[in-house]
Amino acid sequence: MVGLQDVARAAGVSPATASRALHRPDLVALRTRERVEQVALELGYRPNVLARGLRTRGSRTIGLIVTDILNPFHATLAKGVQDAAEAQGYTVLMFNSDEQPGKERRALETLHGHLPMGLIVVPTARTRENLSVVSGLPTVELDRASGLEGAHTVMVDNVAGAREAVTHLTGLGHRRVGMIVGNQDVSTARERLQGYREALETAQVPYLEELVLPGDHREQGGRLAALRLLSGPERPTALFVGNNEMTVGAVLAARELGLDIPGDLSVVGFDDSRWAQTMSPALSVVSQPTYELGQLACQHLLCLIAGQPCADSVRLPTRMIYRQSTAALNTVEA
Amino acid sequence: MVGLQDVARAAGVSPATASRALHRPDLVALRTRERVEQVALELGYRPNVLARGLRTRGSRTIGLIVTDILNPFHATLAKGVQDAAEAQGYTVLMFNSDEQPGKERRALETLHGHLPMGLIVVPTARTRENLSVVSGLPTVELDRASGLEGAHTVMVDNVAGAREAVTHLTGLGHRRVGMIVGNQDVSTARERLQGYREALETAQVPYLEELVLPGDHREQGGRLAALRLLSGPERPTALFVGNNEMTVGAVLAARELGLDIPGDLSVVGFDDSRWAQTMSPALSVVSQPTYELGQLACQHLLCLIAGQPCADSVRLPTRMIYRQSTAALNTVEA
DNA sequence: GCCCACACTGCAATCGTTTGCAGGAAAGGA
DNA sequence: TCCTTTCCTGCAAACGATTGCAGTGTGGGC
Repeated sequence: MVGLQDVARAAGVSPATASRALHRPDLVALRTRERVEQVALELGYRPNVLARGLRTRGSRTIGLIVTDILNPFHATLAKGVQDAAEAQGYTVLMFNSDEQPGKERRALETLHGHLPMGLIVVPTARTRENLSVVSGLPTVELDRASGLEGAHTVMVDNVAGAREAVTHLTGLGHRRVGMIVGNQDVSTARERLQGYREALETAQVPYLEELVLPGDHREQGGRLAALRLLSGPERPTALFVGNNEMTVGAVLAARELGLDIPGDLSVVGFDDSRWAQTMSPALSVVSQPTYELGQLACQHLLCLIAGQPCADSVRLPTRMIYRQSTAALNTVEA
Repeated sequence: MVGLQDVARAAGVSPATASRALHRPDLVALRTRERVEQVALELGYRPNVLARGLRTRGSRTIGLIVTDILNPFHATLAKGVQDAAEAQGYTVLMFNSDEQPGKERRALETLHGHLPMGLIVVPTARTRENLSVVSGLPTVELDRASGLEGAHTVMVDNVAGAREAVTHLTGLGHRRVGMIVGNQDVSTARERLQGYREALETAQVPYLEELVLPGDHREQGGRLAALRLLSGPERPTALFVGNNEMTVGAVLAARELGLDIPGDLSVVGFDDSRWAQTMSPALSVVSQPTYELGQLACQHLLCLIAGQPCADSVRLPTRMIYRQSTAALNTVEA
């Protein structure tokens, strides 16, 4: 490992001057600086971030905790964060919580030892408590809100997105619109449910509790909920599903039951994806600006780290994409 | 930040003893050790990895560079690596090369400054040269081989996988079997092409160069190649596609051209995925033990780091999954 | 009673960088 | 010529943990 010492020796200056030459150019004579830069380049000098971080208590590192990297939505968020961080010379330490508060806490503890300068987290049900592990650290909550007072959040407008989806369904004449909703401990699930209710109210369709079933954000949960919902005596003619993974399960459940989409059942999912586009019929969805969400969260965090004033919370709009999984009710009854 | 100093003071011992109490238990009296452990727990002490890494030149950190985190295949690899690393108390620094040698090099340079104890890399076309940035670092190549002499690799048996897929097609009577193949700079593409040729030879079908078109590993590349291949005068009746992203493109191209799968065209892809299962017809694929691949690479690396003897290269078998995207040739000609 | 061995503990150096402080040289003004 | 200012550079002390070495105290053997 070639250190600053080596560079300094080779350039005939002290380590102090070498250090300054490389990142405080104004404090050192032009000729000296050029010499040091030249030598550093030739020797392939790379600063030891551990030593630097130790000294400056600033590691140019940020933490990122997502709940499921296998979910393309989260992978896209992660890429947005990473690209934005890299553009500013920051390194990202990424962890997976798998929706488990325990894993989230361990990730925070590990992260804490690395002295990161900030944190971006997709909260789980217990994030509010867990965040005490890194108290004082600039933090941005991504996609969901933990409910922590005064937290900075970057999210989409879930209420409006859900409202648009359900309004689309009621607009097609559907009156029995089911919903598979996520764990009410997470804010997105609550908000999407609220959008659903608002849309029904606007369309003057009564809200029926038996049409709303909880899932666990995973494919299996969506499938089981859909099976139950669609096997009942008076099954819904349309279905709104609260996240992408559960939508897969719901579609598979419909196929298992021999229901034709959109003939027997109209389906709208939340969040677009590869399979939503390639399956047939192609799925109508509420799409999210996922990559931008990640980017924005990172920019927001860096701004926070720099101590600049930033808005507390950012909401990005969703966009409804109409494909072939929804149809008017009367053609169905025909 | 509560440091070792604080723990030591609170326990009434020197920092040296506190340090030893926590990770060299045999060197310190039982009573003292218990007291220190107790205090450390109460104060929520977390060692500063920067300081420790600086002193011991061992950071309990490993690097991971994948070529495209948005590709679920790579996301799954990453999760396998992370889970295995976490189980051993290691932290993973993950980077994306986006298949670009330049980004790969920058990632390696950044990584180098973090003094990682090892590296797992999915090689790009220039990895052989780039690895000089971290020369001496224990390294495992994942999914592909860079061609570096004596490198440790963890891969699947691409030749056998491709052979099985193409044999399946020739077994169904197909004689004009096209292939969309990846960049020949990467080993998987070369091996899969070889498997294709071997299967044709076994089936006594002549190898025709015009039926093999290169793609760029991405959806667009696959689509363009497929469009060209399928618009020719004597189009193939079956298609084998070299990776998952290009397969999406190929399927979309077939749809654009109004070709029925498997009626007009049988398709087999390499690597299974969510959309391959949900699209209709469901896609026949060569599936890979992706998660295990990542896990194994990490275990292999840790074993390398520990200085234990390990096999140079590991090959995991693939498994052919028969779904509905392939059909016998004669039913087509009917 | 003396000495040795052993078990613990603390001192202080070390890892590679950054940075406050002070010293020295050059330049400019009187 | 001398003094002041400005500019540049080096010394040395951090950051927080680990570890070789030396020192202390205890107990046991003879």
